[in-house]
Amino acid sequence: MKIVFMGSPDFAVDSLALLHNSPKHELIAVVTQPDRPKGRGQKVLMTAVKAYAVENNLPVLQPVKVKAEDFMIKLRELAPDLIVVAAFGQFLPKAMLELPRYGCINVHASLLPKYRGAAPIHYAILRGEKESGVTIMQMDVGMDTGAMLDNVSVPISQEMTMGQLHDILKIKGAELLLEVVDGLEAGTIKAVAQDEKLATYASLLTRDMEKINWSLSAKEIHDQVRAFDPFPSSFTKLPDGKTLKIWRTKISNDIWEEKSPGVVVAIQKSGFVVAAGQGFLEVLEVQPESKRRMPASVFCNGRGIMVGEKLTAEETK
RNA sequence: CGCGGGGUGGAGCAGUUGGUAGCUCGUCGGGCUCAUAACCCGAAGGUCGUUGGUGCAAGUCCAGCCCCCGCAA
Repeated sequence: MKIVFMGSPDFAVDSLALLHNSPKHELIAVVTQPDRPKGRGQKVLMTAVKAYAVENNLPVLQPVKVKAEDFMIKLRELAPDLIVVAAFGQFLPKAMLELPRYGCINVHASLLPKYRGAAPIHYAILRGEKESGVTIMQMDVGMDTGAMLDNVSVPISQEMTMGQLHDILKIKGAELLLEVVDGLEAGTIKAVAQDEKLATYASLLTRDMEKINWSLSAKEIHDQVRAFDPFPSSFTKLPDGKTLKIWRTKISNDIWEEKSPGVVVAIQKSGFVVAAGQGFLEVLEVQPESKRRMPASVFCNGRGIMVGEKLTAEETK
């Protein structure tokens, strides 16, 4: 099958790689987002997908907008049998969806119809889900609303981080993708419409969501911390106004004197304990401004934090 | 050339208006204890990122370079 692949971040690379290594399929083009100035120092970086494509001598296309007419012309010339999309970052117009014989299929990191949208992996953990997965769907004009072709589920443990789930799903997703592509060709795949009544959305994450609201329950905060590890991270503010990222926590089994949310109630060997709106949270790993991640116990040794101090989301100024 | 914060004994930090270095933890030895990750006593361990400069004298001032990190994108 002649395939055009569209994707950008690391999540998409495994899918691309499996298709690339499959003798049954021919990758006739890899489409990814243009190189853009990114990160500290505004260095121009390429996407993970482009890096893979370049390394493997695959033809790369980087349209600013796939909707642009010249790109459509280019695509018609390529005449793909199928377009595979994985975390690409642009919407495809109707004409493009209908261009390939088998249409366009998408690798989505959730069990649709739950968590349609941009940040499905984050949301699965943020909402304390016990399982998530990957769904391969036939794309239509809506956002992740197309008919489902197949899916695979994976359990989420109480301690699993977004990064860990991401790494599992990108591999599971790639494997499933290959099965689906083969199935499409063999005609053994049956599309199933999504139940609109069950649909939920994983909207884009905002800076505001990264602040820890200590009046939530210890469980909710714990889930948030896991959901934002390693990106974009959860943070709180120290009494001096400095930012402290919280990387790893544990819901405390011990009973402490009730304090208002955000107050440090104890310093332990493993770190420090903070009062939440409901329950207590042991903070195990943190990252002060300008520093790397460090065990909370190490943070306590150096800069230190004292019982009675209050953590807050407010900017102290 | 987007903004900014850092690089001090194994780890994390402090170090005042420049006068050769301190704290918490760890490590090693000893003691206490039924016992201990707890407590007590003692010890080892630092060319203060790097190069050069100005001083009688620099971790502490100036310049360049290397590395790390936060924000913003």
